[in-house]
Amino acid sequence: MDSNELKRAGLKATLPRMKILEFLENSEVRHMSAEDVYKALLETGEEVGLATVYRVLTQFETAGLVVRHHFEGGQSVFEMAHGKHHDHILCVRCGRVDEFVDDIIEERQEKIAKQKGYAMTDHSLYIYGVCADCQKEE
Amino acid sequence: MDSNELKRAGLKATLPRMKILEFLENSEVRHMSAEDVYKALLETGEEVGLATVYRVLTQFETAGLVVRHHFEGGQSVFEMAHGKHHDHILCVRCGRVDEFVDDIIEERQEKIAKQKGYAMTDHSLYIYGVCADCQKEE
DNA sequence: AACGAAAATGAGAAGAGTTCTCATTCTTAT
DNA sequence: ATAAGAATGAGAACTCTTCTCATTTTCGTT
Repeated sequence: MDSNELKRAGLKATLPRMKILEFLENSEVRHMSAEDVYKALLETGEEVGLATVYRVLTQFETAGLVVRHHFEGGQSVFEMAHGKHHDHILCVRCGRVDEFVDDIIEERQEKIAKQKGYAMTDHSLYIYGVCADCQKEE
Repeated sequence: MDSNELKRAGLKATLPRMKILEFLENSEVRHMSAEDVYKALLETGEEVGLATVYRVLTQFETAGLVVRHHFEGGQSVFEMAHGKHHDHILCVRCGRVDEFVDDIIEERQEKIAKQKGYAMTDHSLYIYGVCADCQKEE
């Protein structure tokens, strides 16, 4: 039952929100666009409006349940906020996404922000490249 | 005369391209959206279509004359590719943008890509925070 | 269990940013 | 100067996302 998780996040336990949360939690794929979520729910016979998916994902983001990423290519991508912060490395050929954490980079960022007089609130780091599999193929 | 610069980049020296390049080179502001460039040119009495601005900026990017950034908030931002690579730190209040380079971070990224089996092609790092001025104001 | 106020939803319209289409204009090699 | 090919401009079209508002759902109170 996901209703507790939603209530803990300060959100009413509505049907669409439960379906979306459940889907995000059980999905194999970690990174999904709003459209992906919408289509996947339709396919399992669930009735949810696209506007609701967008709304709910934004609420989940605000509540800290999911994290929104802006990968290249315009659309936002969401992932469950399981565990701690991490950055991403993505394959420009096949779209594969891997995650990593590097404490040295994290530290340096803090230091740079301080140096420039900024109170750091957030950061986004994406490394782009060709993954091992795609390198073999050519 | 910018026509040589364009030809060197493999582009015909057309009027719109020269105007846009000249504007980018002489502008005080380093980071501009396509819309910004379009409006600024209109204000100086230049006749250029918005579609052309988008097209030309993309060509300039391909040619390596400008770099495109995807700051948060949807639209692409362009800057002249003068000098070498650098990353950005931006103020979430006033939109101010500062630049920095950190060799340690650069190195670590290479290392991480290698570790994950990727041939790194590119990366983007944005630090978000509140700048010194905006911190004072509150 | 039913009620009602308040909040959430769904469908489609609307908005922002960007790309496409195609008739017209400009560039450049001859 | 000319002609072939490329580039332009205007607006249509497209993608992603948010907004609007009538209808439905939720949940604390009976």
